[in-house]
Amino acid sequence: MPELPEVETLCRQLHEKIAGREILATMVYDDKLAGLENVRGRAIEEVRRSGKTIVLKLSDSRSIAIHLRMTGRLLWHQNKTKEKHTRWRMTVGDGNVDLVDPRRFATIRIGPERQDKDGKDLMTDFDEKVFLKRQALRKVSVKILLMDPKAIAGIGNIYACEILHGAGISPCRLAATLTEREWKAVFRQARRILKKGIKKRGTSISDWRDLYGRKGENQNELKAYGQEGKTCHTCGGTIRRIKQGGRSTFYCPLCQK
DNA sequence: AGAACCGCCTGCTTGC
DNA sequence: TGCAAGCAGGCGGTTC
Repeated sequence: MPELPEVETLCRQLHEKIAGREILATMVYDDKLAGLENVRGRAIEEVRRSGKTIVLKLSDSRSIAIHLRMTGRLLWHQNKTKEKHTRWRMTVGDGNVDLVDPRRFATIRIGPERQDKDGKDLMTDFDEKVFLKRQALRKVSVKILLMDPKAIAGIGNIYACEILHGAGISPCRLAATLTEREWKAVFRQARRILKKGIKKRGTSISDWRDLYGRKGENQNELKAYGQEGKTCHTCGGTIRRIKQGGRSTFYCPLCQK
């Protein structure tokens, strides 16, 4: 599923492909998106990422905000044929940007730029001091906190597991029990792992594909997520799977304290 | 107020 | 083989 590195990959590709160009047409193919305005004639001035949201800034000072949720993809299609589960199409230049989403969770919002109450992004405008003061003392597990978009933007289940494994911290620890030193380790690992994820163009376990339908390579780098029963690279222990907040968490009980 | 839980969705996997 | 149940999970909304 698209998290920060995947969305960043898409934004870079979209920037190259459509920034500065005019939207020639838009089409809605899903009742859930009915009523979505046609923004034909506007130019795309800028492609930006905000957490996991793709923001296309338009020439009329509004924007298109696309969130892919679980199974959404944005695909560049040169031809007119539309593949199964296409929900929305935006024609730009000699091709289309198609939103393809089997499970229909993805959302598109067109309007004035919304004042975002979401958490800051570790790769851009994150403020460690503010986080330590306002979020780090909460009485939820550190894993749940890492995945809370109000606390930090862009981290989902896969990268949360990888970050905590990298930092050697148990996902079951309550956020408030981590020392400042441990939080610093979490921030450092998060930046390292997200950066690597971007470099590898995302994690393609099942659904993720880039703008051109290609898989990423970060799935080969995973040390925890999806590794149940395998040997821990760090300590030789065995990776376990548990449930937290209804989702799978993968971790090494031996070296994640 | 903050933590926990629910519902949205459909393709894939599992069990009988 | 076929069918039903179970599972996957981001996040806004609701409940406790």
